[in-house]
Amino acid sequence: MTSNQSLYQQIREAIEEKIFSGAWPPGFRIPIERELMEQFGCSRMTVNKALISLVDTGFLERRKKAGTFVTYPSGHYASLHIPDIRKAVLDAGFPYRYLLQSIERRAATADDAAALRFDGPSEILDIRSLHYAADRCFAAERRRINLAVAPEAATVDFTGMPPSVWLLTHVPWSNAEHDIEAGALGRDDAAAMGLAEGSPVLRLTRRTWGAAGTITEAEQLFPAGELTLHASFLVKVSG
Amino acid sequence: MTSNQSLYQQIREAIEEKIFSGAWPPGFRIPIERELMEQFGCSRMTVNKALISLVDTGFLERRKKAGTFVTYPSGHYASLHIPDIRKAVLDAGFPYRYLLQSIERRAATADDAAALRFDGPSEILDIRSLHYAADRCFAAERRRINLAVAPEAATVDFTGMPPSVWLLTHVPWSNAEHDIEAGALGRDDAAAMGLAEGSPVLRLTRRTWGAAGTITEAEQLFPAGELTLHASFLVKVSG
DNA sequence: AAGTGGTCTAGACCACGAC
DNA sequence: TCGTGGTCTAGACCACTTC
Repeated sequence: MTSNQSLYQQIREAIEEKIFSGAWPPGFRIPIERELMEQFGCSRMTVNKALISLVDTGFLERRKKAGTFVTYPSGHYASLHIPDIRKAVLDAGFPYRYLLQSIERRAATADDAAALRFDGPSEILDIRSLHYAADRCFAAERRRINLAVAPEAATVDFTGMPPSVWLLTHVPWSNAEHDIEAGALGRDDAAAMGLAEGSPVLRLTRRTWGAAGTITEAEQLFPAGELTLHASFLVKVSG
Repeated sequence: MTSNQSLYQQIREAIEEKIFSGAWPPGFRIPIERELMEQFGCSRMTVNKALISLVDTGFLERRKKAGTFVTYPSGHYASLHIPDIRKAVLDAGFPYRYLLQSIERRAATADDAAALRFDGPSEILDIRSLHYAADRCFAAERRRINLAVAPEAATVDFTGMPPSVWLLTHVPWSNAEHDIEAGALGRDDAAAMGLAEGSPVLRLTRRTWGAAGTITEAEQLFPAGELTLHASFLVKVSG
């Protein structure tokens, strides 16, 4: 029945079954690689591939000399999907519209440096924009771009293209951090978005890093009900 | 430079450097395994291990016959830390207190079944509780437990122990889903938490699954400012 | 000291899918 | 068709860590 699966995936699932059924409870020490290799009639590397994949998804923990153990479930980490705003609007079945509010080029203030986690003098671009789903404001965005790392950004026309789109396709990056919290709309943001002051919003702050340092920091405000972030525990299985 | 890193990690980083520096831009077809194997003077499996690891984190995409390509970033996934409430309170430097508000055992209503994504008649446990940081309400929690899957829960005394703690240690589970959104406090919740109706909150809904079906669904409400979720370790997704 | 995982080799055959 | 990745073998030596 599992004939079209690779051998190491079959091994992986056999072990998963033991774990999920409770036969191998948290803390249980599972058989050593050389035993599993006999049990499944395959080479050690194949067993190893299955075990490594279970370590990657957090179900097993390995310690030299001690053995391989079923982890105590904590649910501490989950794979969070961070949607592209335009895509999220279109997926919800609304036409997407983007509006540039303001753009300013300036020497970085202390606030800017703190937001970008970037020391030393530098120029930044400060961009404020709104994203609409039909005629409803879906998100307000304030973005700082570090011109020391992405100088070409200064030459781009952001009236028709959201900065995120340009950045994704023109600046190589390697890592990002996100903070997610609830908040209340301040007066200026409320006015810009056409909502009541104090309205609840989801605030998503993202910092994106490249080899040369922080590239950009973006704060996005989503009115309550517009966006639901979704995270699932199971990450992609390798292979 | 002879580093203390494994060979495949060195290969991985060498390729990452090409990608992050922009030398190998999105869409670029990287050398085939047999070429890289000569280039790095190692066996094909070692190159393969490095490439697979880059595929897992979303930086590369592989197509048979066509080759291995640098992905175009679109949305992305991040590793989200989901804190244990008690730990979050203690980490913030406050004493933690848990208060059971109500507990009810009943036949599952249509609402319950929908929340648990569980068909068929079943009994559930409906538990409402509050979590305090010192004398401030840190979170309100409403939890449903599927007694068809976790019947032992009916016999547990939850006055002194939050249900999450008991569940984590007594019921094997394999998967969890989280929804994160902003909302406004309803009247009942506001009264229970000692806050104004309409106050902004972060709503975290979690469904936990085991082999036999959904075990529990929990909705946690955090007043704005109490909790910031943090996600990092980027995984790109091509699209 | 010895058990266990971590890594690596130098091949091999197969399957998919772009051409 | 045949280039490319996907997987697997049957060994090997090393490093770490607990015993």
